[in-house]
Amino acid sequence: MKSLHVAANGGDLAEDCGILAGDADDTVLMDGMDEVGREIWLDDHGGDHNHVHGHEDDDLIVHHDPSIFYGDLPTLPDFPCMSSSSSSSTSPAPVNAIVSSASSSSAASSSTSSAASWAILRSDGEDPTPNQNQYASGNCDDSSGALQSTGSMEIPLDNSQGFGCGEGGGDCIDMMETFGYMDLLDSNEFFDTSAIFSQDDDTQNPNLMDQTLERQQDQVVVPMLENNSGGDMQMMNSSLEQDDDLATVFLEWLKNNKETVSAEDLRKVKIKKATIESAARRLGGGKEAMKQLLKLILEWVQTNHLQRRRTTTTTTTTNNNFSYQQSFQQDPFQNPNPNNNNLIPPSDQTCFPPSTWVPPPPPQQAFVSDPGFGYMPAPNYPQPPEFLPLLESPPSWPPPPPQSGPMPHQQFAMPPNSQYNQFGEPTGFTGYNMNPYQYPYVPAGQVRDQRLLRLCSSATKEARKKRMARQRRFLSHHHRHNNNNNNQQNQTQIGETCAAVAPQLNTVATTATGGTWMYWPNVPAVPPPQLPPAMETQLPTMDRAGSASTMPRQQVVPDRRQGWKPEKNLRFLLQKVLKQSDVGNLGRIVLPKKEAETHLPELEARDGISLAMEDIGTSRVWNMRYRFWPNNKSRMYLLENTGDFVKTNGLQEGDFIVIYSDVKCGKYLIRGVKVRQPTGQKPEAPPSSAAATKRQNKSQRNINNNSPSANVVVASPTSQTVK
DNA sequence: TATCCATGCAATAAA
DNA sequence: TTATTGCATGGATAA
Repeated sequence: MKSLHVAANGGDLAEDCGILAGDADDTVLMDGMDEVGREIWLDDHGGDHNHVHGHEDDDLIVHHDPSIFYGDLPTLPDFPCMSSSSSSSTSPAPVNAIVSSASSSSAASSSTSSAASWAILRSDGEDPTPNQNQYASGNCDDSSGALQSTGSMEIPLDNSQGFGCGEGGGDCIDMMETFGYMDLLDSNEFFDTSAIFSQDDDTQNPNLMDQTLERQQDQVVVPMLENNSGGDMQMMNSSLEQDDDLATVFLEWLKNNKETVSAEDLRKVKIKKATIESAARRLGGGKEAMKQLLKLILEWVQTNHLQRRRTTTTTTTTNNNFSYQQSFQQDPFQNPNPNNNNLIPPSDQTCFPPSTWVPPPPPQQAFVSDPGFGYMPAPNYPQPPEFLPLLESPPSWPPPPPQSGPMPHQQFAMPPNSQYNQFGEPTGFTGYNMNPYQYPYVPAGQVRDQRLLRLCSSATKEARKKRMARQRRFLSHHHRHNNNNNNQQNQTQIGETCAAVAPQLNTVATTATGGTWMYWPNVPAVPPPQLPPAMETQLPTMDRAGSASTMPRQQVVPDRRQGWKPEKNLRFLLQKVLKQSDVGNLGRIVLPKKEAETHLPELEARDGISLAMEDIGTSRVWNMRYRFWPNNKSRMYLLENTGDFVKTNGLQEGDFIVIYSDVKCGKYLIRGVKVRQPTGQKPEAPPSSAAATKRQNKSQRNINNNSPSANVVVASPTSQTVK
């Protein structure tokens, strides 16, 4: 079963950037991180927590199956929007991945503007449609997309239904994946049913709906295509409105489904113009393509959403609180080992195993107080409709009360490009208790409802304004930056497009490279050949500060043709060459500002958020804190509670850490990488003096900046060294 | 000139 | 007294 995930992520991104990812036969980045991530954190099953890997799944996670590191390098698929704006190949700029509330108007915003974007380089370069919301089935288990919680619209798709996927589902799945990127954004009203359903209440009344439909039929114009979003999010009504066929198709469908469809349903179905255009192109273009696309959309809505809605309605009728209940079941970060508050034992089961899902138990209360968490939102949430407008910028947690648990967190963040990636955001990870019998799984719609409880539309709009402002700044910066990178001019345009329209999202994912690591102080325009598996997609370079302002060549590693599953993807977020102060006893690592702001959750409070970082090398999960310090007019971002991690990995100055997010499951992963000399020389001893440190730093900066110096071969903590 | 960030160091907390 | 936290400074670099 495949899971169709209709992205509902960050609104402006989805609004502004096309989401179709990849050609139909290309692998697309399955970025259902938000939902999946939520599943992770909700994942309980006996107290284990946020280990995010598919349970008993053949989904290989890099560090669980080192063999994949040495397997054949999968063909890197094309990606629609992978250009790096800024970048030269040596400095792909991060696309903003503002995952938390955008309400922060602090210096981060200005800083964000400086964030160079990076994106995957689209090979064909044909489709300018930015591929920002590569939301798709973030299933941890392909076989059970039904369990994919989706903050947006991730609806399990059975290949046998809906789209008539044949065996293997190849093209069909691709198609679904394509559609899986359709955003359902409240601001992006492809299906604006307001013209049909004059008022919401009407939608609950079939008779009224009939009347409305009849009126609409007379009007011919396809109301769902009414454009009310304005700006660059204008829908395709210009073309579609002229198409009686489309109108007919839609109205026919509407009539056939008027018993079940509501305005509320349709209102949630929103697809961006770019998405539609891209999809239409992929369907061959022209009217027929549009028609086909429309049918597909409607079919999808009918086959999945409506069915799901009925199911959910039934469920929520008896238990309209269970989502909260489930959400608060267990703190995945609660450390069962009181002796090590920072270490989170990994779990074999990182994703909610679909096979174990059962209807949640009836609610006992609106929320569960988590002894470890200390506080829980106690919203009086309404019975959630199935699809609610999605908020692209989840709010941050309110200030938590004194934390009693071993792993307190004011905010818990999900990896970027997951619009629901903050645990502090009411998408599901709102707290946990330790009741192993309560299911953490939260149906997508209800999860979203939780989110909505905390966010009013005004807040959404406000957040959008801020994001748009950031985007503009970002674009401006990006523009300047790109001008300095001639060797990627052919990618710049796409990159700018992507960055401009959707700086919040990562557009790319890299494969996990759990086995071997290679540090490229300076990535040449053409990556050196003979890279170990998975390394082609991870060629991070260091900027002057040793951070990964230059992101690795972002590619969508998973390739179905190679037997790779997109769920295995890890998205490179940033890396940081450790300085003395990073590996000292302070237990904190200064993170590169640009990448932090781009790829890590946006921080509203200086206290930051807790981030569970799974050590790729050891599979241990460390509870770190991501925070910032005000610094002049800017911020300095830090990762705290890193002392044990550094010690465990034996990291020294000059080594570096790499932070990934699991595209599939939405967790963060960290890897400490010890730098080794390419020729097997002994590792250079850390500077014994401040002067030496400065010299080294300076040298390193020089290397990072300009010198196409020899690649530094590094070994993973597992002592795997690659030349 | 602006920005980033490494790190010094003062303030505070904990042992 | 030691450890931790958090701010401020200033060098390096980019714009």
